[in-house]
Parts: sequence; C-alpha cells; structure tokens
Amino acid sequence: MKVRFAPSPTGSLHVGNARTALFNWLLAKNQGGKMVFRLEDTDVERSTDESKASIIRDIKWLGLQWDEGPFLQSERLDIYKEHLHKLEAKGAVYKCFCTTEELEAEREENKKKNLPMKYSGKCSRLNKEEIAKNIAEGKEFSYRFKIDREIMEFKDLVRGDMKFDLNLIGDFVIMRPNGYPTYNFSVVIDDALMGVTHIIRGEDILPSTPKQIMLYEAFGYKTPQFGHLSLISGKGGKPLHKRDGATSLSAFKGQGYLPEALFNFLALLGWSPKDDSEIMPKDEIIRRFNLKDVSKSPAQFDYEKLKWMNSQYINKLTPEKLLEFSEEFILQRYPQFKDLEMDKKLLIMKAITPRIDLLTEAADWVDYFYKKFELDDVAKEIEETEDYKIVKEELIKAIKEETDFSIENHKPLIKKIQKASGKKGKALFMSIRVATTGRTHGPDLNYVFAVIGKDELLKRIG
RNA sequence: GAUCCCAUCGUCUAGUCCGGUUAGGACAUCGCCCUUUCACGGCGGUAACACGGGUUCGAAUCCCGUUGGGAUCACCA
Repeated sequence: MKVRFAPSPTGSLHVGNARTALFNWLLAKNQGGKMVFRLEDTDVERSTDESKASIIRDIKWLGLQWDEGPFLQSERLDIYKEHLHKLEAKGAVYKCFCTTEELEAEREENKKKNLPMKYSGKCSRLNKEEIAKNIAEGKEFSYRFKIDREIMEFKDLVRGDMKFDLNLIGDFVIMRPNGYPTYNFSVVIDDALMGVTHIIRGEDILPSTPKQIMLYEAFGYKTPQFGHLSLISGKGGKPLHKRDGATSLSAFKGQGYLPEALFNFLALLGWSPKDDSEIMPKDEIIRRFNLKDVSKSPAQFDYEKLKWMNSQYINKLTPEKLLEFSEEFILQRYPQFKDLEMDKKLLIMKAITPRIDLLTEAADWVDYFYKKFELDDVAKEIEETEDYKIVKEELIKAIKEETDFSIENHKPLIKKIQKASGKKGKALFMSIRVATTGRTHGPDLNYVFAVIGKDELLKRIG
C-alpha cells in the first residue's frame, strides 16, 4: 500500500495539514506501506519556493519521513498534457471559451434563482465552425471534463457509504489556458501514476471526490481508497484562526513546543487508541493506529492540553537534552549564558525541568540565576521583619566563611545559619530566599547557591 | 440558497456496530496532601448523552423529525 502527502506550497505548513500528513504516515507505517511526498504547485500565482522549503523543514521537524519525492507538479506539465490528449481523443473533454466574467455572471444568475451554482455546459454545444472561429479570433480556452453520469457512490474509509448527485455539479475545468492543470486533474494523474492506493485527506475535499473518481475511470486507472478526515477547528468550532494561537508548525516550534509532544497531541486529535492511553511513544502510536478508530466529528484544538502534553515531554528530558532544545531561547535574553560552565548550565536545567511547559519559558526561570528581582510587597514585608535581619547577618557571615557551594554542601551550610541565628522554618528559609533572589517563590535554593556562587551571593545580599 | 458531513462534561474522547455502565479517562477548574517557597507529583470534587417523538420491560446506543455547528458549490488546492 502507498499513501501520499501532497500540500500546496502557498504558505507555511498548517497544523491541519500536518495532522493529515501524520495520519497518512501512521497508516503507512502501521501497514508497512510507503509514503509519497508531492508539492502541488500548479497555482503559479500563489506557490513560492520559500513555502516549499519551509514545508519540507517543518514536516521533518515533526518527525515524518517520506519514501518517494518530493515531486513537483510544475515539473510534470507534459504528463498532464498527454493525459489531456487521451481524454480529448475519447471525446470526454471539450474546449471552453467562456471568460471569467461570463462565468461569474452565470453563477450570480443561478444564485439569484436559487439554482445550484454550476456551469451550464454551453461550450459543449459549440459546433466545429464556432470552435474554429473562436480559435481563429485568438480566444483563450480551457478544457472541461464532461460529466457523464448522474450518481456517484463510493465507500469512504472513515465516513462510510457516500452518495453524490452529479446533476448538482457542472462540467469542471481540468486544464487552464496557461497550460497548467487544475487540482482535480493533476491530483488524479499523479496519484495514479505514483501508485497511491490510499488517499487520506481533509473533509474539505470530500465533495470533489466524485469528480476525481470519474477521472480515474475515464483514464482506466484503478480508483484508490479514500478516507476523509474531519477538520480541526478553533474556539467554538470556528475555523482555526491565528488569534486562537499558533497555526503553523513553525509557530509551534518558535513558541517552544517539542515536536514529539505535538506529534502525540495531533495523533490524538481525531484518533483514539480506545483505552486511556495518552502519552504514548511513537512506535506505540504506529502499532495501534487504525483508520477504523478515527473520529468523524471535528475536533477543537485545545492549546491548554497541548501545553500540558509538552510539559510531560519536557519532564522526560535529560538536563543535556533540555539544554540542547532550550538554549536558543535562553540566549535571546541572556547571551552571556553561552559562556557559563557546562556543569552549571546543567544544574540550571535540572532546577527548571519540572517548572516549564514551553521551552521558551526556560528564560523566565534562568532569570533567578542572573539577577535579584525587585522586591514585591510580600517580599518587602519579610525584609522588614526582625527575623530577616538576624538571618541576614548570619547568612553573610556563613557565606563569607564558606568555600563549598555545591548542592551537596547546601544543607550543612543552611544548618549552620539556622544554629547561629536561632531561626528555623519559614522565618529562616523565606529570609534566605528573599535576601538572595528577591522573590518569595522560585527554584530550590541549593541550585541558586551552587550556580551563582560566593561573590554573587554576597553582592545580592548587599 | 443547494448539497454533503457532524452532534457524550467548557475541551479532547471511551462507551454506539451487537440496547441493561454509579456514563469511564485526560486537559482545564476547585479542594486536600506532599514540598519549611513555588512548581512537579499524589488523592478527591464539580461537570456531559442537543431537543422532540417513536420502537422496547429497558435507549447515550435502534428509527423518524427538529435544532445547532461545519464543509463544499472556482480557470484555489
């Protein structure tokens, strides 16, 4: 079996498309099949090289690989022309000389009359002389496929039996005047020629499936199996919009999501393993994935849950890995972090691992190791207490006498201060915390001590 | 407007095919515990079968209708 991922390079890769790619990939991996990657760039106006590059980058980032491609439709124009001639020879297509304006007017007319907005097929009734005359006059023309039946039925892999009334759709354009095929035409030819057996795609193209099946049959190609996934929506079931949050894979990456977390989350959006499993490694998802368990109803994208899932994956990271993934975000705020000793960097990573949901948040916690915060009201209150003053004296004394600020030696150091000051519990710990960080909350103090060391500690306590 | 699709906690979903569950899990939320901070973690609570008719001893589950939402009707894919 063979599946394919065939986005059009008219922008960056959207999560919806990414999920479609993921489901195709999962199906292929589960079945031991292959995946074809193809860029559908027949819309010359909107396709860009930049978009092609970014889609390739993003799909790799998500962790999907393809077995064949990437193929570019713009490099296959001759193939489409050949196929057009085949259909022309069979009399299955005709030239259409209607202008965009005429077609628009026709649609408007139909709309007013509450008729289906379909093409009338008037150019199919042109005789030889009229056609010759139009061509002689230099009129541009497209090719339309003649719809040759009334009903189309097929079985959808996720939605079951489908039935469409073809009287409602008009003869459709398969080749533009500029020699570029339309989507419905090129997609069929490519999928057939590339040997695609299972087409898993968004529900938005469910209505054009009958057209494509007619084309398969007109060519005498074997019709593949179709499966249409429900769409991912934003808040309130409305289409996912940028104001809801990130929509492109590159945006998720930039916001500090781990590809493994997004992978896991996307897999669960419309597919369920039927038990309570949620955090699952890739191979388990592959092993358990099944089109039969794919939901027909649309799912809203829940950023909160994704964030939680991301935190779960971050928690599983070793300090080394977390450093590797989050360093770029930390460097944006603290370029000097680059020069910090490796063991201290790893200490910081250890301290922040359970505290962050997103890689970008790492920088917020690194703050504790680079500065003393301005005191807020609660901290100021603590600073005013007698306990604080006593603890502070002893803290300074103890630090001055100490040379070992390692994690291991933190407890004895605190014990010493406790003994000398006669304070314990909150009075002791909060005072130390405020004196050294300026905040009443934060990472474990042993990490702070170990990373910033003697001089900085004394400077902070002042 | 026409056609098609969809409908279980606020959200993602299990259960629906093959009627019998205290309708389960997760996120979020609330409370408690852990932690001499916060976070992580643990335990618990609130919370759903869109509505109306059937069929049946019994309906989230089967049938019909209503309502709501979405998609599509391009020389975009």
